[in-house]
Amino acid sequence: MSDFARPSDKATAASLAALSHPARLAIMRRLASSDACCCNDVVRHLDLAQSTVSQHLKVLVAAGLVSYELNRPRSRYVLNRSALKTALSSVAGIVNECCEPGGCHAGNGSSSTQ
Amino acid sequence: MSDFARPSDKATAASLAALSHPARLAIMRRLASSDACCCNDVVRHLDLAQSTVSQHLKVLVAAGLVSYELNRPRSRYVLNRSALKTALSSVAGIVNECCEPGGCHAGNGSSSTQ
DNA sequence: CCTTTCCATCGTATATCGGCGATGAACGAT
DNA sequence: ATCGTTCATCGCCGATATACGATGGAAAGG
Repeated sequence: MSDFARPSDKATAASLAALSHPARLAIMRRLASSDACCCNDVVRHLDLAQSTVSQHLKVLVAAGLVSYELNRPRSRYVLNRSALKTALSSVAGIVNECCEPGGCHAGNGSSSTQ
Repeated sequence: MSDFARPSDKATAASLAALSHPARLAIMRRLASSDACCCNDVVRHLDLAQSTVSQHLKVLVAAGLVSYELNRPRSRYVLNRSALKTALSSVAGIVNECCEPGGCHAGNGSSSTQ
């Protein structure tokens, strides 16, 4: 059992979980369109309470997809493009690794009773 | 408000939500390594109860990432690679749409109060 | 008939999420 | 000192997710 679950799946899943909310995708888009954003900058463009936006930003920061710096009186949120790329290619890798050298190939073939 | 949230974000978020679980990523890998799998095929390789695996498969099917066919006595689950690709490129697009094809270069757009 | 295998679904318990208002800290301006 | 702004955090709640065992249906084999 558990021969094809990987520890890295947990990390990948965590990144995807952070992205799996429409508001957070909208926030990512906002961050992508400028060098940096403060919290209120996002709040002004989204129909959500400030506390809610702050929470979403916190989730993105915790996942490493956004970097954060507290610059009083404004905070500074910056998109971490490389972290996003890493997460996305991890997913793509899961589906493609069966064809890669040194990949899993898991002996594979099927074994499937189909 | 709401000027940068898109309806398609909901669909993209739904696909990511389906992927944002280690067990489901493991299942995706398994499906990627063979033409088709039945439920028990997955159960044998994962430390989860059969009912739990069935649920995870159902989530993936509902998200359109996996196609499903009930072939008594075995079910038949097949990875939908194009749906996965669509979801991943939607996310990449959110971050890159500020730039033209050729990749983003943090071109930016300013506006930020920073 | 009975048994086995495979599988989806139901019911349940627990845990986490999502949204909001309220609160308080930090700082600039008055 | 008193506002006003910005922002993180807390508490609350309903909703959703996760995992499991139990149940029952559908072949296939005895």
